[in-house]
Amino acid sequence: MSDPAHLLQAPSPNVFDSACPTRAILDRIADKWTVLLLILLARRTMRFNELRRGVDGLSQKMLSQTLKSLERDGLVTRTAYPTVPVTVEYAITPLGIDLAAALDGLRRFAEDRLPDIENARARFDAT
Amino acid sequence: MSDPAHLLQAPSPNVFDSACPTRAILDRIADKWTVLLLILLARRTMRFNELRRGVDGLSQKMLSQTLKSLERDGLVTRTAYPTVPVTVEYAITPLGIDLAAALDGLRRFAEDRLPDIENARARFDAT
DNA sequence: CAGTATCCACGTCGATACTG
DNA sequence: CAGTATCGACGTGGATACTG
Repeated sequence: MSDPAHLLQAPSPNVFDSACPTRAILDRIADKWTVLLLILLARRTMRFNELRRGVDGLSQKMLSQTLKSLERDGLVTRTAYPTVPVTVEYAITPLGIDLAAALDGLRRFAEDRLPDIENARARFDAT
Repeated sequence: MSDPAHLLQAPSPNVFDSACPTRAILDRIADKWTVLLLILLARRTMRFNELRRGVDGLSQKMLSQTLKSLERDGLVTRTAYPTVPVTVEYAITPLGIDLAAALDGLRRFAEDRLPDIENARARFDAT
């Protein structure tokens, strides 16, 4: 009774299986622009061009594209105010906050362990 | 005295600056194959073709390429045993374990929150 | 088994121009 | 301000073939 057929209809999600929907999710969230934008938005709600300035090297196209994807996935919300010219605010959702917490771990690793990595590279390249 | 010149020579690392070395690090670790391989290797030491089988969809070229990069960055070690045919083991390093812990957060998010994301998408696509 | 080498298709991404 | 549309360069990455 530990394995009745009806319990097998939802196989446990597994990112290592390329056919598993979770794999596609992982591919999307392990994206450089997604990482940076979500970390920024976890700090505070921001406007479109504000985000553009906040992430050095991010093109308008990729910003727009990534934001749309984030919105679709329920990670951020988009709110347009009928000012002239129009004002649009992007805010993180509770789901997004969950993810941003994990993503910020990557940022911290990169910033904290930079010296270790540079040392490792120097040693590797020396041989 | 809170800002003597010699203290400014090492500006605080900032992933949002495209010129900062930490940005390049982030780009490398926020890579789909890196994420999956490091999570696997955090569980146990594995051989080349074992890793290949463990990550569905990963080509030999990308595996080889990613492993070399991970080794160079001091995240994994490569050990070849003079058997016939040759046996090569990849093991995670302490630095790699640090990163893998953060990366596994991404995997857990993907696997745990898949329903939330799918719901969000359905709602978004409905409008 | 554990790679390397080559070729090339495909998609990503940036640059540019235009709009409400 | 906040986008969209188009185009073309570039690099990633898969397929294939070969090697110690």
